[in-house]
Amino acid sequence: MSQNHEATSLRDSLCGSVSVANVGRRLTVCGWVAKRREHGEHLAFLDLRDHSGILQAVVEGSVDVRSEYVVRITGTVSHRPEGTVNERLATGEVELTECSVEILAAAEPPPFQLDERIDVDEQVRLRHRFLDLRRDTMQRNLRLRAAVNRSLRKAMDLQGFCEVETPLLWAPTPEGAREFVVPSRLHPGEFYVLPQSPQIAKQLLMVGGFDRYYQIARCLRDEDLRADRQFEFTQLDLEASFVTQDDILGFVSEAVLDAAEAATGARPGPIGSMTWAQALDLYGTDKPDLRFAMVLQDLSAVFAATQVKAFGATTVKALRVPGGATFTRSRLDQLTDQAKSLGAKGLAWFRITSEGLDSPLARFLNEAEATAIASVDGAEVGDLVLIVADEYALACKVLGTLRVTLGSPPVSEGPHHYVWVTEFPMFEGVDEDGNLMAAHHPFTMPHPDDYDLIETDPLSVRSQAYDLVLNGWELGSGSVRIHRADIQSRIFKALGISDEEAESRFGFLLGAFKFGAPPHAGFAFGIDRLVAIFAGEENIREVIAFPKTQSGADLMTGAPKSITERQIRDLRLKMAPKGS
RNA sequence: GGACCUGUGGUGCAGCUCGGAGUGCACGCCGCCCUGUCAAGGCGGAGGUCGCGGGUUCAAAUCCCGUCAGGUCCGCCA
Repeated sequence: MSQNHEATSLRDSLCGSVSVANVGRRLTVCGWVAKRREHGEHLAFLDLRDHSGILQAVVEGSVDVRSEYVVRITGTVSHRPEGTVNERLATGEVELTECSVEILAAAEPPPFQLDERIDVDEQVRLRHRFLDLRRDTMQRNLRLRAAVNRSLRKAMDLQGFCEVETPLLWAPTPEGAREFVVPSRLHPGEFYVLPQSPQIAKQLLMVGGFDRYYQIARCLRDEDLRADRQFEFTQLDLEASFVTQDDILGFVSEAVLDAAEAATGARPGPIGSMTWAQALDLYGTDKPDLRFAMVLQDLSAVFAATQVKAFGATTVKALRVPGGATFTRSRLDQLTDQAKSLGAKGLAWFRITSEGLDSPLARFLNEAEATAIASVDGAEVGDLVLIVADEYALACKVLGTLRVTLGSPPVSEGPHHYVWVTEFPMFEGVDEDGNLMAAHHPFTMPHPDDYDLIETDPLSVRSQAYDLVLNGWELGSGSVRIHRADIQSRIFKALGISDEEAESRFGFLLGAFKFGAPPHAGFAFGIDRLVAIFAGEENIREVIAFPKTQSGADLMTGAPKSITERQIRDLRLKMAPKGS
């Protein structure tokens, strides 16, 4: 029994830490009644639960407590009688005897059982999250999260970073994610926004001379929710001056690997890297899951002059599915539907059999084409080869998604496979006004070899932006920032942002840069996602104490809710009629 | 904005294809019995707007339409 921080004025020890070492001692524990087993009016067993575990108390005579009553029990730690040891309980060798039971709070029966025997509907759990939190899984997940936070802070401190808090009430800088808006009472008609990230604040900290900043920061984005996305999420945010990209990768690797060690007990090896172009080409995504092989193969050259109409496209990409030849027609139809929903015109499939290719398209292939398909990614008899012919990016995306659908192990399984993805493109696509869009953000430094292409061939300009990927989840991203006014103005120009617009949107940042901006770079990664993977959870809600549903509702508090007339008046707000 | 899945006593399920009385299982809850249980056991009992609304039908948990809630995904997430 470790003492000190367990003991309080009301208790001496935690339930889970009582052991044979304490036999003979009289001590007091507090907790919830997990289970009561009565044997008439002479004997009852109470399982007392706190976050550390369960301890059995033996009560002579009957006792008027029910499940989830909060009680304080004083008793003598005793060996259990021979033959009554419970091997499945950590404290199963001992029990409390000669107990006196004090009821601290009565409790109604809980709306769902708090033992872990059945999966309770998430709607029910969220409505009574405070009870769900009492359960072992949530206790484990949130305490794991605390351990990760602790190790991240320690790693950043040891690397000389200074923790600085930045405002939650920030200025609107419309761009990128939709912002949550907060009306100002003192300035009617004007608004704050909640930060999508502390991006601009941390760059100002660099100008301010905090050359190594970090923060465990809450970020808020008013975008649709997903299994790995909540309105509000937490990032380890950092920025450093007088550094290169490699310095940042080093800082972050150190922190993440420390956290991994704290969470899993084993420190992963060094984190490898690949370029964005390689990731897209081989895995069809910028967040490759490297836990399994299955790389995409480009057959464009083979099909350059093909007679097969379906393959008349700039890019022909193939994916080998080991053992996939047994897929039923309906399974193949399912995959085709998935490909179409991702934008593909269709999905070609080829079963590799001992008699050759089995496919509706097989008879249209010439020999070179058939040979190429039959040998995709080292294919063997019994495999399936899927082919998408389309524009390059789409073909990659479709097959990359199918690759994950067909090959990805559950989150709770497999090794943890980290990878840096570097050299992201500077720009991607154009907006409705025909202007280029920044792939990362407009303060990202282009790759030094590509400066000359900014005006001539912007879409091929690489940036000094990088992502950290774990098991196919994007943990976070960062970049070297632009600190030179000349480069910044060329980028703004390429993005179609006028001097006036730049001034009105980011004026305070650009203004600050005039007073001596150090070269700087940074990163931010999602702690929710990192902890979810450590915890083996498919969903970040499982590592968040009070999460929102997919529609953004909090089932416990009922948020979002209407506010009072008084509040509306104070804020000088006016509601538009419903449906307008 | 769109696609798909789910919704049945407090909880988890079955019933739905092929319409026929709210039928069943497990847990929990309430009462009684029980002196070594630990998924305690035995006996008895209570508990239902089959998410909601409409339609078809002699008859709807079941079929059809709509809607709400939850989930997964697409769009969205600089």
